Amino acid sequence: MARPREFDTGLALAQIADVFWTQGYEATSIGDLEDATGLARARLYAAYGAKLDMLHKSIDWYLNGPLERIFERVDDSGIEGITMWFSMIAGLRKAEPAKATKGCLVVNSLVELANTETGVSERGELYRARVRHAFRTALEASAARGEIEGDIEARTNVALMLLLGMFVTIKGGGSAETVADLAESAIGVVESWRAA
Amino acid sequence: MARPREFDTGLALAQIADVFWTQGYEATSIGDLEDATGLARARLYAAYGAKLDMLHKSIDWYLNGPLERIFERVDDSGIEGITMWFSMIAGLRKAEPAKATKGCLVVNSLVELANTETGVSERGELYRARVRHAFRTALEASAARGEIEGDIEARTNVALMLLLGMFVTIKGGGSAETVADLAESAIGVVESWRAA
DNA sequence: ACGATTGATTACTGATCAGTAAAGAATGTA
DNA sequence: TACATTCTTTACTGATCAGTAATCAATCGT
Repeated sequence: MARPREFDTGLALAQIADVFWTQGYEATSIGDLEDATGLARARLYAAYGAKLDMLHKSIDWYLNGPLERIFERVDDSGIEGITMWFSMIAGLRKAEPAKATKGCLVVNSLVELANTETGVSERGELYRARVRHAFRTALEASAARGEIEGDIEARTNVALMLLLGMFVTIKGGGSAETVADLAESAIGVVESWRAA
Repeated sequence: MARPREFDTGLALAQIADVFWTQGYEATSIGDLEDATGLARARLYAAYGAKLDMLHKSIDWYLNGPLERIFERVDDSGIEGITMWFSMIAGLRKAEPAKATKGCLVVNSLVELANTETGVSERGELYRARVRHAFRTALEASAARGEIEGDIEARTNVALMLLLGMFVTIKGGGSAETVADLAESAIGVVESWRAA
């Protein structure tokens, strides 16, 4: 150990992730990352490795940080945790009309790179498994309370597809109204699972 | 009118679209398009314009060609047209394990470019409207036959999200089994709309 | 047959890309 | 204080990128 690093690698990684999240991987140049972090390229390479490593670390940061906090809220709930997430997504889109159009970093990266970069597709497997775990846990909690009946595995799948559909619509240019409509319809599906 | 063009611009466009569909926009170089079509770059530029124009024309070809044929099948049906599409998607994924991982060209392009390229996001609006029209028409046909009851608009939204979720999972590296599970669950949702 | 027009072919831009070499600066340890 | 180690800074590489200029070839109208 010698000269200490003069910047916060966690903060810089969050800034890097935000650029990939907004622009996508291929459309992002190292120069963009220099601008976003204020760090010269050689510092970025020294701290994070090659550009693809930067994306991997961005996804890991995003999965274990912002997303994990949501996963845990869904884990510890019933189906209201699922609807909470859906309405939160639509709420964010509406609250920041020009800014909250990034969708989900993992979904975006998967669509762009999963069929060429195994490091990305592996993280996609983790993502799907974690989302499904959260939804399944929430559904099981509601089932245990007698709030819902029926095939939990199938509903886990459905909730996943609804979520992905919303994310894609947001990143794909859907208006706040469009997203709000989708969220409302998605919530309607989840609510319909309540036993009569 | 003078010297006639020596290649089939429709065929070449289909080949170009396939490259964008598989690799994405930014990851595709003009050299890749030369390889796929067998045409020198100057010919491509003369026939289709800039790279972004090539993508626009690819999307238009895809929307008005392959996709439109599916849309029409869904239009002219009831809810079985919706389930047919879902099962067809899963079937293709299973039949060509290594190849049918392209998902949907429009969805892929939207996720990659909608927030920077208005030409792409405009086509996304068209796409969403056309998909919704097909689903709505199918649902209305089933409602008219008394097969289903309930909110058609909400179910149109749900079918759209299910479709997008499947496409994203396919392009995002989901296995044939994963996709088959999702399709089965999605079909279950649509079937559940049948009046008891 | 001839001129005008358009397509085909080749070779070539300048710009930007990801990544790095090398030298100076700051710290911990002895 | 001196050395080893790590970080910072600057400048630079070769490769690849999208797009084009210019020349040649072929066809149509006359």
